[in-house]
Amino acid sequence: MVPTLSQLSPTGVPLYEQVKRAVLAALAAGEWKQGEAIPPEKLLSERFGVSIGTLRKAIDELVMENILVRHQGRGTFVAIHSQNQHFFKFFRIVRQDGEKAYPATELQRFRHIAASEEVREKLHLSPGSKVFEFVNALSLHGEKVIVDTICVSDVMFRGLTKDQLRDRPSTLYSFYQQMFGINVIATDERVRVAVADADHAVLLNVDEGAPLLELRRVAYSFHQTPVEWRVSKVDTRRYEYIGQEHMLGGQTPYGV
Amino acid sequence: MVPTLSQLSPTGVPLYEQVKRAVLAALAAGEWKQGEAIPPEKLLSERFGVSIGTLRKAIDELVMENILVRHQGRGTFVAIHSQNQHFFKFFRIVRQDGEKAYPATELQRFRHIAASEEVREKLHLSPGSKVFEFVNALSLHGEKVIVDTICVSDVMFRGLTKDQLRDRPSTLYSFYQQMFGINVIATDERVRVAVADADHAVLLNVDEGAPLLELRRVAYSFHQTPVEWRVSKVDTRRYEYIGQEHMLGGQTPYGV
DNA sequence: AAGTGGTCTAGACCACTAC
DNA sequence: TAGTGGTCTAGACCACTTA
Repeated sequence: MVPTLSQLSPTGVPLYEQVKRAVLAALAAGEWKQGEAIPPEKLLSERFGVSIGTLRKAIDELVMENILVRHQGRGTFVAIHSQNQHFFKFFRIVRQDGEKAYPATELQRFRHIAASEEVREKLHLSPGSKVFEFVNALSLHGEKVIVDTICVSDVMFRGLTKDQLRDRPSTLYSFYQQMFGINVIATDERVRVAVADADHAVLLNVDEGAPLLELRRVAYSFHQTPVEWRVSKVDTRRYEYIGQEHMLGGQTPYGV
Repeated sequence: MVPTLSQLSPTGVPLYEQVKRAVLAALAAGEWKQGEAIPPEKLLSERFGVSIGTLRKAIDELVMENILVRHQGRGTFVAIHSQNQHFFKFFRIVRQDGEKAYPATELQRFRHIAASEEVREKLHLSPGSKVFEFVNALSLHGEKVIVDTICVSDVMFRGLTKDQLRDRPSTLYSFYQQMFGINVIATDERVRVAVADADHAVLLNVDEGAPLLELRRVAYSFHQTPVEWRVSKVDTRRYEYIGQEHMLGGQTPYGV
């Protein structure tokens, strides 16, 4: 007889939580791949030694977290949100007429440098830490609109190269996930007005001293681990930043 | 014998969904008030003629939507988020050091005018509609930081006066709720850069032509009914706008 | 000790999908 | 028709709160 989950770890952790972790472990181990169906509920409930109801509660939560997708009558599948769309919700610049577009990225610079004090604070790094810093110019509808200056820890992103960044086929955050197993699940952005310096004036095709929107973003993974620090400068003559707030549906788990 | 829910409406709607609506109806009818406990699960399941499991699924969703709050061993309570704090989450300007403050408001102007085409579009008004337009200057930490220009329909806010606005003891949205029964539950904001005109230069104590952050907001009630149109101009030399995004925890039930 | 919500079971029947 | 997830039942026992 195979030991049940609760027999393996008789702690105060609820059974469905243990099942959830077991499923996540199986996913991490590559037992089921993106887009594939996982075994039917009946089978999984037997495998983990729990009732259907408990198994379903575990799966429910994984579905809520966009890790699995259910299709009635077909099965439950590993979400394929990685490729592109999933992370696109973090991109919040649209044309003033409301038209959305997928940005074209052009890598401008890539450096391996000592982290400034500000970057160390945002990324919770200790003095002496080094980071990869790279600059992207983004175009929307063929217009240069945004310049991103991005910093990530060289420990967390060990081995990151200029070529990897240039050749990535997908969203930057999707790239983080695929190449480094790092999941960006939340961002905190601050927005203010700035003026274009010489470099940005060239990249955005504006006058030096022209007013720009400046976004300062920390991207977080699970457990509020900071992953990326980013400063974006946006030419808002024809574009704007989207902010939305809603009272219902979902707390703000990380506290405003 | 009291008829069960499913007997009353034998449509394709799941039972737990019907239970959820029945609970919402009871809340709307004032049967249980803010902060009060609702009856225990056992009792409710009998009242609605469903099993505990089904009743729990309905309550689960209401808890997810922040309408109810559960406390193990104590009971389930109607969430209390009205008076002031509740609406404060729509206020997203903070000092650059992260310090938050409650704004001091000074009413600068109050007019009853014909709605411009832009305002009519944002508030879904027909040609010829009139609106109340008023201007507020907001101070944070004693500094003039924000100027709001606000438009609301004179039909929806029938009888609104300058004195009411000046004397309100609470948040503007709390005032809408108390005086007009209008609930703001969501906002859609767009952010861009603008320059100070003569009026704003005086009110914000900046030079004419100085760059400002411009927020353009539509506030919505239930069923995505637009309630208020607002343009805010912010001096971001010492303040900034907060934007956050999170992947997990709750869909957006009202689909913004 | 009594009452609450939290977890869990071992099924049942239904709606949908694929073959 | 067979197999999937979607819904629902009628309980059980546990952890926590209040008195």
